Amino acid sequence: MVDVARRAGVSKATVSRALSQPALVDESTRAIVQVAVTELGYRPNEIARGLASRSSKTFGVVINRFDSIYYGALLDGAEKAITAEGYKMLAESSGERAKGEREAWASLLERQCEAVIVHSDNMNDDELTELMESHPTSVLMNRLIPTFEDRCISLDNRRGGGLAAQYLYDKGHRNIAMVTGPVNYHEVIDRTAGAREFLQKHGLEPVVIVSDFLVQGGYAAMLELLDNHPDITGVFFQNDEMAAGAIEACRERSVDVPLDLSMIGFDDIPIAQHLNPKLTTMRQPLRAIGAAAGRLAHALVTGITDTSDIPRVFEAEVVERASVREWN
Amino acid sequence: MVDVARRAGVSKATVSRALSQPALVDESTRAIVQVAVTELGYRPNEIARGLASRSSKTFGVVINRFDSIYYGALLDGAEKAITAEGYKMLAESSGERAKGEREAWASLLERQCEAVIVHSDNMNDDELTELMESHPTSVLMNRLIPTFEDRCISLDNRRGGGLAAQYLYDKGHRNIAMVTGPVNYHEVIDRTAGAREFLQKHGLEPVVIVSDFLVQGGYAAMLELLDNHPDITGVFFQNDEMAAGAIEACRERSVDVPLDLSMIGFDDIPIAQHLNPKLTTMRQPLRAIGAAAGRLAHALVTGITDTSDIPRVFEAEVVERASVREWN
DNA sequence: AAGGTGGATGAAACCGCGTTCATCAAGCAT
DNA sequence: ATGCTTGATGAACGCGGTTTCATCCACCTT
Repeated sequence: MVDVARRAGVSKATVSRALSQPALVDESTRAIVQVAVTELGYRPNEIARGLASRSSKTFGVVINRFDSIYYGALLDGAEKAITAEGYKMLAESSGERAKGEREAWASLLERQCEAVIVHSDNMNDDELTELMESHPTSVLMNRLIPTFEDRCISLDNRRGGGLAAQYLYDKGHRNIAMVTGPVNYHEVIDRTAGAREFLQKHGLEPVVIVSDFLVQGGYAAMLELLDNHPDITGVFFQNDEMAAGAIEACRERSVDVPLDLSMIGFDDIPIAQHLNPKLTTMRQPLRAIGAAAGRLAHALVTGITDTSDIPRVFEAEVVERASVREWN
Repeated sequence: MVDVARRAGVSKATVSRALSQPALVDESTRAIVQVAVTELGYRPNEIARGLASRSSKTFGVVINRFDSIYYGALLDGAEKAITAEGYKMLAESSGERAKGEREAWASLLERQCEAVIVHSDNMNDDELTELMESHPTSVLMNRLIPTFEDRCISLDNRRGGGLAAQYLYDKGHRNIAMVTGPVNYHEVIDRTAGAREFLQKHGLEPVVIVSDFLVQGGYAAMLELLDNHPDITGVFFQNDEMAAGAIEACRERSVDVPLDLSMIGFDDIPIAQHLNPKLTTMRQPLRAIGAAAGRLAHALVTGITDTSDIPRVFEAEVVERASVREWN
């Protein structure tokens, strides 16, 4: 910068202003500075700039891992919203461990992110509450903590579970099973509760098999259902991976889906539409969720108080494909 | 930091040393500083630290987009390698446009990344050459530019194309077609050349259909093959998406895969193993590629000259599943 | 006892920039 | 011609740290 100043025959201050507040500098000198800048190939040090102006114009995002279409979509939505506000996004992965989540969060703060958007599966409510308290611009992306309701973007998993169950019910199924993920996941708790609530309201009690969100787990769960609950006609898998495994199990047992058995998944991962049969499932608006988190963070940072236009709770919706049939 | 110093009754220099170069500070005072740090909940400003020490300990990565398992895996590999060296990773997406690639690259440099790993599809060789020249620690992640061979991590697409063709050939297929992606992609050029070269060496000339790397495109290409080239027994799709579309086309035309027609894909995306039939395809070692890029960047930054242990060119390998059958 | 040595520490300079404040020249009204 | 306002500019300070350099104090040699 000193070089540019010397070359342009002005002071550093003028160079600085010419670059960041052009209005404050005379048009002619601004042009001279511009020439010097391009001639020297000068690029301002964004770090130093942030230090001096005490604003990094950066938001952080912590996710479980990069290696998943789920987080990819979330990041995509968040990045677009964040850059639209003139900010930059810094993403860090936690490796799906509470320790990793804490460290990533801290790291992003140390890098002077003005806000950090956290997708936490592994910290408990208490710890999360404490961190949210001490970082007033942080946003939670996949959970709803009652104390900080307005700083949480979440999917209504309870409702989603209910809708999945209702879909099977509306198609005429009365013997319904549900294959869940690990029970310590809040998504699992909510989806299970929602589905069960709906069914009980209609006098039904679902068969519940606890599984692991993995293809293999879905495969095993399906075999168990086939063996021990032959009367089941419709199954709600709490994610698509397990449904994919179940379809394989059915094929091996010559059980036709959806002729002999109907199934609905959850997530609508890209695989879903390529399975045979194409999987009917619940779609999460991941991009919109990420974008909402980004916009909310921006509102918190800039002190905008009216955030009523930013949705906090999103709904999953049924994507009708070919794995559920009308049952009479 | 001044507060910590005051509280501990030392100078800020000592606090700084206690935190970043503990060996230089007496054990007893170090303890006192530690107490003050925790009592005040002090967190060093990583940005200022980087400014002062003129080392950000950060590498940048530019990818097309977050929203894809392909880049997710790449990022995953890169992040692990980078953090293993004690560095941080900053990822930015280019939106698959040359302009976006340039901007992301510049942005990461302005943020003082000591090296940046670039996955560029959209800049031409000349521009890339120029940028590589002016940023001696940059690494190219999916391309091979002859001038900077040792700073490029790439997949041998030519070889991969050859291997795919060979696989079909070895299984006894002699009437082989190939469905390519957009011809301006260097991957397409190389895979096509490799396959054609192998086949010509064995006296065969493949039917080539230019498509678009999309499911729909694969579907259309398959119909065209079925209509106009009924003698074809084996098809090499240059990515899995197109193969997925082709499988649908075959199902609609009651063409059994692999009984009536064999096909091999490329990439081994997660969908591949869930298609029916499970898709035989070529797998890219994406995580390893990302990791190699990260390690290479580290070597360049730290001035390690012997980088012979970092592979530059990776090979795709056949993943045998169920979409190719022996042909007699 | 004098001189040398090494480890701890503090003062101050510095990293690359933004920003305040003072300065100065030009333009305007009086 | 004088005084005042306004816009453009430069000097200096500060952001939150690191690092050089000088200082001081044991401790060890001879």
